[in-house]
Amino acid sequence: MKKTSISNDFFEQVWETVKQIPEGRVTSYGAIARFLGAASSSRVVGYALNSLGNDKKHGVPAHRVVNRNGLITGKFHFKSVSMEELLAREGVLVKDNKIVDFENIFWDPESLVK
DNA sequence: CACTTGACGATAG
DNA sequence: GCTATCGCCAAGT
Repeated sequence: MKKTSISNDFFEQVWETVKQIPEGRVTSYGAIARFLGAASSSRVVGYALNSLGNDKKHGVPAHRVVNRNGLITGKFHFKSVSMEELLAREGVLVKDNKIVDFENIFWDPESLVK
């Protein structure tokens, strides 16, 4: 049975959205939050990813989600893999914990409906 | 139940 | 352009 936790549903939506991020693309917490209708809850989006268990076994490429500045803030939360490595493997160049050409490879969840 | 912390964002100075 | 502060929401202590 599902509890009356409203956040549980919100978290799930965040994971689903992140899973839809195409390879070689990145997005921001605020973009996802706004897409889900929680524009002011960008922090909760990052919180949702953290609730996953800081691992990707759930299938959510959290390394593709960065802050609005294109800066990788959550790399510290990764276990043994560097986000730069994962991103570089996808074709995304990272310099000094920051996404290169972030605006160029930025992906908006709005593209799903568009 | 109150205070603090946190994978953010926007605005002000 | 960079730094400082507030706002927002949820979870942990």
